[in-house]
Amino acid sequence: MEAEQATSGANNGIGSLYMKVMTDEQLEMLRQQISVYATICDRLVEMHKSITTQQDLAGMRLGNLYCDPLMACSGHKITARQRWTPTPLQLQILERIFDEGNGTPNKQKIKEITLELGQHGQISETNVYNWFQNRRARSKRKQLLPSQNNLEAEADVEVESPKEKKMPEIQETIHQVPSYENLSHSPDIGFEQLMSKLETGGCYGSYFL
Amino acid sequence: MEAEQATSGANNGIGSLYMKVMTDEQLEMLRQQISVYATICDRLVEMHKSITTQQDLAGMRLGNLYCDPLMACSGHKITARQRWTPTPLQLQILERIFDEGNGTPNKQKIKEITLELGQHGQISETNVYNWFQNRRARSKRKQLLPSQNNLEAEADVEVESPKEKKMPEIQETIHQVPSYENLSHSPDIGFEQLMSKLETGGCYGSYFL
DNA sequence: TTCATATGAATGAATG
DNA sequence: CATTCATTCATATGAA
Repeated sequence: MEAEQATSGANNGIGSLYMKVMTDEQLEMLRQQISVYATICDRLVEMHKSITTQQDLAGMRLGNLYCDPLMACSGHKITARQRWTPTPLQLQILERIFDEGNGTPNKQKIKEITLELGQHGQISETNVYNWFQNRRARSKRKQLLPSQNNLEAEADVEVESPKEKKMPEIQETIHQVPSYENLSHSPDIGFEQLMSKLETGGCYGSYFL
Repeated sequence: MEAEQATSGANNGIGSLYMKVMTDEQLEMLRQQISVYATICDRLVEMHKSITTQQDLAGMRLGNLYCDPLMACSGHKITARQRWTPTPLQLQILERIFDEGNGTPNKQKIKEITLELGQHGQISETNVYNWFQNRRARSKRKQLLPSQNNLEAEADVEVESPKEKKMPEIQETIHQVPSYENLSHSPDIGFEQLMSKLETGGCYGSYFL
């Protein structure tokens, strides 16, 4: 409710710098959400360990799971994508390099970066080049677009949030924290329960609960 | 790196309210972090399922595998709709402009249109821009659709020939899975690597948490 | 719930 | 670089 003030404050304050603003409460929720995931991961890992110590899973192809079935087996019907998509790790690295601000990376740098990112997944120099190209352009455009005046009628029914740009995800997320108390104090949580946590927080299933 | 001073912006606004301020980059970072967790959780769950069912699972689905919790929506009312939706009036105007055939509206035109549509409801230049972008693209695709009759589109495959200069390898199967694609081959080390990813995803660059 | 579809938005790549 | 295109992702909505 009060958040919009802060946004406008940032607007007239420093013109060029753009910031997202969140309350302590929201931040806390974010923390919790990450915490939830961490906990869930831990649990799952534990579970996995206990299982694998009993069963031998040699022969399983865990990693292949996301190999597109369309092309993995029969070899026909390739609807494959031809577009490179950075893995989170790659993206992370790219972002870091970008933030370091060393401007446009030259040919040599591109090569280096490509080499490094190659450790984390398929990538080419062109990909890197394009990425920086786009990143720069869009980063710039985002800063020039701040004039997001939503001077709609005040007497509005909808409580309007100040955002209206790349903020939506986080906002929703914060409201979606899947309560991890259950996970925290339950020494031996069942898999089904875990699953329900995951699904509740993850996909659907909470439309009208 | 320069996120600190933004606090002043919040300060001059309303003194009593406390806010955290973050840059787009930080926000993106956070998003990724959470995303990594989410996906890892998914993967772990998949693994678990595979193990417990002892099935081969030759080609697992992956189409709707990733339900990014970030996107999970709740019917909360405080958070306004996260996606812009043109009002009938706006749509009508947009369609009219589009039909006038003046091709791609340039930056200036976008501004005008946005201004005009702003009279009829919340809207941003980006919205307008996207709308025309999508309108054009989909209008074009629609025209190519009728060429779909009773033909033998079964074993037919479109080879990815157009890209031999850039991406010699086949990487299209990765499908935006975060960071564990390198464990796609060895079931033994798969888990270990996943673990390491987990650590990475959990500990790296947590700027402020 | 599940599936199908329309569409706003994000983004890698191509073009000038 | 600035624009634009093409493809994909994600969500809102409605039917089965």
